Amino acid sequence: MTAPPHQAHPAGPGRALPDTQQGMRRRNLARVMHAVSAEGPLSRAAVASRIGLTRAAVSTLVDELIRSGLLEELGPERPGRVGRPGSALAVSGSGPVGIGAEVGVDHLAVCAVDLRGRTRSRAVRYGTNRGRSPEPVLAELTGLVRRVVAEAEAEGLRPVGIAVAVPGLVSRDARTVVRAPNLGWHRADLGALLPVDLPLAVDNEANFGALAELWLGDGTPRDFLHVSAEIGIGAAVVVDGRLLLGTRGFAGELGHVPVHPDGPECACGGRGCLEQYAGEEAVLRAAGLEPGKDRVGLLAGHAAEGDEDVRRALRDAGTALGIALTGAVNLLDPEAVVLGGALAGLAPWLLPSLRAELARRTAGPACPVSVSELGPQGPLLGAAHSVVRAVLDDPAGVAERV
Amino acid sequence: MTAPPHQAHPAGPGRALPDTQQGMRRRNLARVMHAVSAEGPLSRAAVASRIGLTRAAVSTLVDELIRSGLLEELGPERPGRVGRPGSALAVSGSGPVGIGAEVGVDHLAVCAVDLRGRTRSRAVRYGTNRGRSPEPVLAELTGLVRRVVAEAEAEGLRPVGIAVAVPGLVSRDARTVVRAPNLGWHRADLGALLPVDLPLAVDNEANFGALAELWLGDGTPRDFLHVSAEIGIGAAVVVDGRLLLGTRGFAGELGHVPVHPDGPECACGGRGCLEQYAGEEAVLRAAGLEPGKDRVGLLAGHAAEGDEDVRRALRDAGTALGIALTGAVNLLDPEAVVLGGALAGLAPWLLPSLRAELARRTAGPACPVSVSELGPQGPLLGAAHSVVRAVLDDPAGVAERV
DNA sequence: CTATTTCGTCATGGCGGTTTACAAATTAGT
DNA sequence: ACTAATTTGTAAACCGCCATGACGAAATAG
Repeated sequence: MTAPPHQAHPAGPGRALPDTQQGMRRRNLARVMHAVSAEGPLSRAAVASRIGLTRAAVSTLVDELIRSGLLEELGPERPGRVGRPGSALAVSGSGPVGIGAEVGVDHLAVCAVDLRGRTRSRAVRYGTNRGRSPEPVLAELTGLVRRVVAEAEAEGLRPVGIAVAVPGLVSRDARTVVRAPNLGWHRADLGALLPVDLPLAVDNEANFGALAELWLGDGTPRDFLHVSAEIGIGAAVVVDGRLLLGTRGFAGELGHVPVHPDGPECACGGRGCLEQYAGEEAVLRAAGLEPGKDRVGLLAGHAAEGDEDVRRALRDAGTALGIALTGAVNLLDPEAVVLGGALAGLAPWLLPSLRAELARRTAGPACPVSVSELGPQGPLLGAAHSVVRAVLDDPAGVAERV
Repeated sequence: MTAPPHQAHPAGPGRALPDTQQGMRRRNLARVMHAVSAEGPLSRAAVASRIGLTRAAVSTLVDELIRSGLLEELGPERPGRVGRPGSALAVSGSGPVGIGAEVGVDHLAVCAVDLRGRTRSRAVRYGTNRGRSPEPVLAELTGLVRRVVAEAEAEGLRPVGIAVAVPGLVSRDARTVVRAPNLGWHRADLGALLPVDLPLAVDNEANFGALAELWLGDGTPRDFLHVSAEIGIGAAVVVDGRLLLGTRGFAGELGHVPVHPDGPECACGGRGCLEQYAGEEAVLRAAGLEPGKDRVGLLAGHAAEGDEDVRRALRDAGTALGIALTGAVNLLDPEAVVLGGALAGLAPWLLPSLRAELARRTAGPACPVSVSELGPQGPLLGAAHSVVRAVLDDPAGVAERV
């Protein structure tokens, strides 16, 4: 038996909650959590002024959150100003944790992240999953999850949900993988194959990577385009701090944006898609390398050593990315473009031509392109944090499913 | 003196309102208005079950809305089922009206729309505005607005806001036109030049056209891409019923998406932008026609008469649009693409090649492409309705500014 | 050592939706 | 036709939630 699924990407604090006094209370609990979580230790009075409620109201909210184990009282603040010092409140580091899991092409990983955003436990298993069927892979993953959950519980932490990042398309119910080309999977119901008694959410690793960037990235704006390259080339569009999913959940397929409409044929039926120029296979071929095990590492290695063929291949890929991104930037007017996932490691050789192409085709200042600091860790962290965010977004919801 | 601007595209019912009991009341008033507006005449009990409040609560909300003149009691419903029949409630047809105004390249138009969505008064003036400076044009527009407002007031209606659609880029404050190439305008402050004592909002006509499609279109989904062609080729992205604006408000610049990256140079600095293939000028040139007055009418006329050169030019434009839209559809996964504005009139000759290109480049079922029924009326109606929606979204806000 | 400032809490009150009860208006059944 | 059942709208009592105002506590300023 698995618990009911929770929303992978809830629409912010209390969007769909009923507009009754209880709903109001729930939203205000969420506001307190967000304020404390975002702005470090805060006194009740500070929270009150931040969120626009009175000190009295905040007091009762905080009491409730402390009783639920979501907030902690750190003790009196060091008094710098006149007046009675406040009592510092912090998000609990010993309460609920979110479990993040990742099915990579070459590894499995699981971690537990507490409300403060710290990773408290992790487990990794290396080894390719390409071509293996879902059952044994997920059985292994289940083992890792059990280990991490046990470790967390041993520390007194309480796992409240699990989110799984997979390199493929996920159906809207957020439980089943529809297609994962790099694994060779076709319809795998994680709800059934991952027998863990926790609310489960599943999503594309590109999406979780983008969310990690949003939540953890230093200076990442609320409107940006996140480009990664695990399955082909996936982009994730974040608008006003929310992930754009698309009607069928397929948004962000940058890999099949036409770059040279009369170019080589693509598996999608089109011609000259970005993937034909900047996809893993294409770049390896252009660089004259054999597709081996660690494909990205291979490219980065040769490029770093000064292999001119590889560098040219990456330059050309950057140009193609620049063309595709010009279209995307024109359409969406994001505040930034962030290169994440595998692309982050190749950024030094991709960026110059990419930026040049983007600048050349843009009237006025071009959209800034930056590189994710999270790199390949993004998806796993994003998954774990999505559970944590769900708690911050609706603290009452967690407290009630004890 | 003009009144303070109101938000052109508020983020739905009660997004930013404070989460206090008064805010709750306001949001619930909005919910009642939305329910009645969307689902025709409804009894109090029906509203209650729709929005999840009790009949008693809805009663008091309805009382307040009736007192404010926003709702009307139509009398007892025809009893079909067992039980006491309810008293039908409808949105008031004699209360507030929204004023929509449009500065077109070849005309000015103003209309008043009541809460039921019916146009109650209108005024149009034909004649080109290309090259005229903002002052005389807006003076004329002001005259039209005054006439429509006077007519509405004579009928006992009360104008509560005005929204202006302009063929150009608008700054985020929603009052000033930054650039309108087809008019030759450069920084025009409508707040100052349109001295009407009503809350004012200004936006791109492509955006208002898309909103009209969203609100008035028959069967238009909440996630779609609206393509029009007034200034170059503007697209508007609607996600979950909300317009995507972009960081600087420049989202939707489909015209400069690269189609053939090595194609002819474009004013934007790039090469082979969509505008070079499907823009007004480009199509006229390809068709061997002189840019005259009614450019779109000219094209449509020749195409209807069977002019093979014109038809080929439009076919090619459709293909280019198809390529650009393939990218957009891949990125956004919308439920539909809607051709509006001038493109609607040319649709018969654009659509076949456009659809073919889109289908060819899409794995699986292609995104459906439809044609707006509103056509050139879209922007004006969208503007007026945006004011009406603002009332539905926050009825208390209107009632208070008597 | 006193005045001032700020914090957290308590008691009171108002506001808003729920609950419960009831009259009114209709249909279904005999 | 008359009663039972059902549904609607409203009124009264109630409860939950936040605001208001007052107070003690704990710091700084003079």
